[in-house]
Amino acid sequence: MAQQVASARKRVLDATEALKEEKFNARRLELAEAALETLGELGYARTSLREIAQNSAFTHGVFHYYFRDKTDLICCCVSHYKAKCVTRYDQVTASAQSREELMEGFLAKLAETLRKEARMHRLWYDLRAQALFEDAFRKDVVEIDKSLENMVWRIASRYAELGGKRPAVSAGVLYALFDGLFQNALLKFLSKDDGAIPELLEEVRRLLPTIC
Amino acid sequence: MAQQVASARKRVLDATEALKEEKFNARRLELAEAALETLGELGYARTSLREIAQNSAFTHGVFHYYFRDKTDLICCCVSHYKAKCVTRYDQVTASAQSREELMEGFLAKLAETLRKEARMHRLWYDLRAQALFEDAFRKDVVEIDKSLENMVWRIASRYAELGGKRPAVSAGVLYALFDGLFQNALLKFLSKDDGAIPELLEEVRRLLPTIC
DNA sequence: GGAATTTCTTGACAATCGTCAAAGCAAGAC
DNA sequence: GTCTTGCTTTGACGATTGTCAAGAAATTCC
Repeated sequence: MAQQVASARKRVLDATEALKEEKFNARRLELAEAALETLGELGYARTSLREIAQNSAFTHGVFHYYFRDKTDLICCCVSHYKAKCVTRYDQVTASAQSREELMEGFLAKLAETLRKEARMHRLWYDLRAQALFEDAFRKDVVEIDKSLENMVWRIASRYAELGGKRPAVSAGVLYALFDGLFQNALLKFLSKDDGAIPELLEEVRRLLPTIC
Repeated sequence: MAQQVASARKRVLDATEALKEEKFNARRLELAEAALETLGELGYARTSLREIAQNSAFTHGVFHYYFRDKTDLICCCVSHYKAKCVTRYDQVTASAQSREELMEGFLAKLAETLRKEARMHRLWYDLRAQALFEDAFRKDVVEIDKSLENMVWRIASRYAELGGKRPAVSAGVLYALFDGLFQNALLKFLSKDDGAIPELLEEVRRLLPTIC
């Protein structure tokens, strides 16, 4: 009887504990989301915690309450960004009934993400470069890289499948190719080169059928 | 007569002027070379002028005498780095008499540069990412990117030529592909992944003949 | 409703940043 | 020789950085 009471109390404690943690994590994500705004605008090198705080509804102290240090915050940002990123093309892949439909859906999404989320993408390339210098970022970056590779692979293999074929290259090669093309297009796009997006689309439109 | 004397003096002045400038530029390159050491070690975000000076034989004031500001220094570093970079494979390309010889020469150089100059390469990726945020870097970065694309193209088209073929893809696609692969391998290499180099070589060895 | 705990604000800290100016130094011009 | 000129060192400046601690405010608990 006394044991039952004790274990019940323990369960309640655990539950509230879990609730606390959930709330804590939710707040972290809120802060990370706010931080991403400034990071996308200024880049890793020029972003300070105070600047992040000023461009948000929070004070700079809050960030130190929820994050061990600056690196911890950035890592959280990167991880959070990832989750939104990797499912971007899944609906297109799932709903497309023909090669043409998949191709057009993919290209449309590609153009949209490049146009509307250029800042997030340049932040990603920035942080990936930082991972070349700082161990702390490496684990998350490698993980995201892998997720993106899988994302590209899902599109490509589905595209091949719709044509009764199989991709002619490995997932790694395919990702390297698309990542390189996208990175290049991003730089051109940010340089106000209006041809950036059309040229990328044209390139992909020509390339994909020859590989898959 | 007086005119002749005047013009002679002018010529001398011009000559010494040009000499001064040449000396000035030589010094700039010396400083840039020294700066590249620290930049390659720490990355753009963590490198200050004082740190650069401390890791070199110069005082921090000298850098301000030879460079307008930090950006000017970095730009000079990038440009200088480029010159050393883009001719890396030219000898291999010129001397190879067969596809096999070119392939092996290329792969050997590729492995060597990844192993020995990993720091310079990660700096390049870092600075290219910075160009996504800062206009000042963009011009130089785009130029280097183009040079690297041409470099890759020279190798590939020569390789194809030796087989009586032509590359199946454009220079831009080819560069995107190799750049993506290299970048990925670099991250793995810096993460102490011993498989990074062999896997890159294997990938390229398999890939190149199918494209060119 | 009061006590305890969590969350947030604020201000201060030591360190470091880019920049600049004054003074010292060497070397070539005359 | 002196003098000018260009090169270098040094130290100081204001601003900004990450971090932390003390206390206010809000929330939760009994």
